[in-house]
Amino acid sequence: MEEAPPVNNVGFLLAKASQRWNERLTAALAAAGYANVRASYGSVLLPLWEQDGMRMGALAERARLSKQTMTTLVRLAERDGLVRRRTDPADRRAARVWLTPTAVALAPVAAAVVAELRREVESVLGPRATRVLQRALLTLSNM
Amino acid sequence: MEEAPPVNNVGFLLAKASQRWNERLTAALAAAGYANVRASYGSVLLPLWEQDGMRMGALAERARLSKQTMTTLVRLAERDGLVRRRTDPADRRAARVWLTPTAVALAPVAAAVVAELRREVESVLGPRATRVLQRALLTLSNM
DNA sequence: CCATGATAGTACGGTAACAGACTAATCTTC
DNA sequence: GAAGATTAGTCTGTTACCGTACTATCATGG
Repeated sequence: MEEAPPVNNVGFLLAKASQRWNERLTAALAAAGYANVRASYGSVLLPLWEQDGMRMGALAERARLSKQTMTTLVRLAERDGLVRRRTDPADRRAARVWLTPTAVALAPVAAAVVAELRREVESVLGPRATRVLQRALLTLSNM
Repeated sequence: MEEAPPVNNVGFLLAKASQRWNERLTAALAAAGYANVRASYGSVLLPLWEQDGMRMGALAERARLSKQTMTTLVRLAERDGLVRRRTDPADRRAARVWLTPTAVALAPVAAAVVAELRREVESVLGPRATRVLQRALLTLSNM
């Protein structure tokens, strides 16, 4: 019996590689004791770790996601105890998002987990190809 | 006022590059007169163009998708007039998926569109980086 | 043959993303 | 200071993916 030859085009590989990265990231966070932290929460947490209390719209722009998507992401992250939303008293249309202590404690853990994943990638691809990959993805994502 | 520095890690870039590729693919297909063909249908159509009448499970395996996902993809592709499902008379549990004439006619168009996209990528990254990218993605997707 | 187990596919519910339409609040302009 | 325009965010519905649980059919041992 034959194995079917794998599909091979760039679009397919991009999708699968992205999927695989997220799976591994989620698994590593779970192994580090944060089973309720999903890869997608990075789009909320990374900006907030730099500057807490950002608005929904600023978060969305930063992560290049639509505001609708950010609405649901923040809802889930809040449900999982990582952030809280509060209306900005200075502009009552706006909602500001604040990290919980759990999320603050997570920051160094997440950094270590991502660094380790990155190292794994580098050890498989080699440093040169990893650099090329990074630059290529940056270019493609802005194409 | 400052532009926020873009997020930069490999996982994020993989997601965005994948997203961007799919957007461009969908747009190019629409421009070629196939506005109802989504990028995701590739997972159904590519295998069938090689061998028509495959089973749901074989399609799923080939595209590395779950059978549930294939069920919904085929439902949508059928709604959009690209495939038909028929129960296999030899094994009435199984469903075989058949291309419509529209989908058969699409094959060379899709090949041209993908080739053009691929050329665009190559012209931006250069042939060397494109090759490195391709190999790197293949490796990552199997990690 | 028929009970029992294996296989093919679907149903349901959840996460992750978008577009389009909407509400509420703020700003602008007269 | 109120009418109109803009802005911030949410609601609804769709696509795209998964895991778990289920149904229907087939295969096999006794």
